[in-house]
Amino acid sequence: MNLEEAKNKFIQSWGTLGSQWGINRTMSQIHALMLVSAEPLSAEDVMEQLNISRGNANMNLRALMDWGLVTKEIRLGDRKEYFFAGKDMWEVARKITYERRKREIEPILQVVNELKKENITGKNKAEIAAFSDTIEELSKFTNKANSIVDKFIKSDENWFYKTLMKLVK
Amino acid sequence: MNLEEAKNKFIQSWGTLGSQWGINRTMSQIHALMLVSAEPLSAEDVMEQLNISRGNANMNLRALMDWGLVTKEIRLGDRKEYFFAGKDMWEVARKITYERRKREIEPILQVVNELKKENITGKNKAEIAAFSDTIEELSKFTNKANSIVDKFIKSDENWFYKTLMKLVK
DNA sequence: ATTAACTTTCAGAAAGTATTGAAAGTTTAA
DNA sequence: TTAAACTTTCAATACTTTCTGAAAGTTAAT
Repeated sequence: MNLEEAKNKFIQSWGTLGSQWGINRTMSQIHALMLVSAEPLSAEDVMEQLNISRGNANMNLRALMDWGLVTKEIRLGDRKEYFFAGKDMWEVARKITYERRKREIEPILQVVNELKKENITGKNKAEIAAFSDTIEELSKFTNKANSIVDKFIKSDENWFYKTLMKLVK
Repeated sequence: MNLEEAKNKFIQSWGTLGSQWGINRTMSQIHALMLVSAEPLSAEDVMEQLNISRGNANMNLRALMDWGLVTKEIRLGDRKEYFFAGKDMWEVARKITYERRKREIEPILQVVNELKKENITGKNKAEIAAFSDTIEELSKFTNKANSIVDKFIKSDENWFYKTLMKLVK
C-alpha cells in the first residue's frame, strides 16, 4: 500500500471516530492529517489535501488550537502560518478528556448536586423516595467519575502509565 | 420544588448529556424518566410525559432494551407492556461503555492494527517514517485503552469499586 | 374467524449541524 | 499609504439526524 492510500484510510477512520465522539468530522480529519504528517502544514495544504473550503479549514484549525491539539508556527520571511499536532497519544487523550469533561460531566454534576439539596414536595411519597434515591446514587456516581477523570487529566505520563500497568496487568 | 419540576429538570439535563454522548436526546430522556419513576411505565405513559409520538417512543424504547438499560415487563390480564430502568449507575455505565466500545474503539483498533501490518511504499522516506511512528504509537495506545475499557465492562461492582478507591484515594 | 387492544414500521416533515465562498478584516513590506 | 498576501467571518445552502403519524402488523380473547 502506498503512503497516500494509507494516510487516507487513517484520516477517514479517525474522522468517523471523531464524529461519534461529538467532535466534528472535519476537525478530526485535520487532526488525523497532522498526526501523520512529518512537516507542519499551511491552511492551504489542509484545504487541498482534505478538499474542504477555506472557511471550514480555518474554523476547525482554530478549534483544534483551542483544544490544545494543534500548534501554530510562524516562519521568518513567510507570511503563511503552519500548523502541527502533538503526537503523544496520552497527551491527546488528556486534552480531549478535558474538553469533554467541561461539556459533559460538569453540567450534569451541577444539576444533580443542585437537585440533591432541594426539598422535593408532593403527595406521592413513593415517587418522591424513588426520585431522591436515584438522585442520591447518581450524585455519588458522578462525583466519583469526576474525580477519576480529573486525576487522569492532571496526571503526568508516568503516574498514569504506572497506574495503567497495574490495571491491565 | 415539587416533584414534577425536579423530574423535568433532571430529564432535561440527562437528555442534553446523552446528546453530547452521541446517544439521541429522546433515548436519554426516556431513560431519565424511568430512572426517576417508582413504577414501570407503559409506552403511553412515556408518550404523554415526554410529549413525543408513538413511533418515537417505540423506537427508543427498543433501543434502550437493545442496550440493556431498560427491561420490559408483562402483567397478567393486561395487554400493555411496562418498562423500567435498572438503577445501579455502575451497571448503567458499564452497559453504555460496552455499546460505545463497539461503535468507537473497535473500528479504529481494526484500522490501526491493519495499517501497522502494511508495508508502506513511496519515495518520501521522512513522511513514511512519521506515518509509521504515529500508527505504531496509536496502536499501543488504542490497544491499551481497549484493555482498560474491557476490564471495566467485565468487572463486577466490587472489583471496580476497590480499584476505583485506590485511584481516587 | 373476528375484533379490539395493542406494537411496529416507514416515508415524509422538521430540526439540527456542518460547509461553502465571497466579502471584510488584518498584517507586513516597500 | 498602498497593495499584496493572508486570515477571519457569516449568511446562505447542503447535509444529516430525528420525529411524526398514519397504516400495517401482531396478539389474545371470544
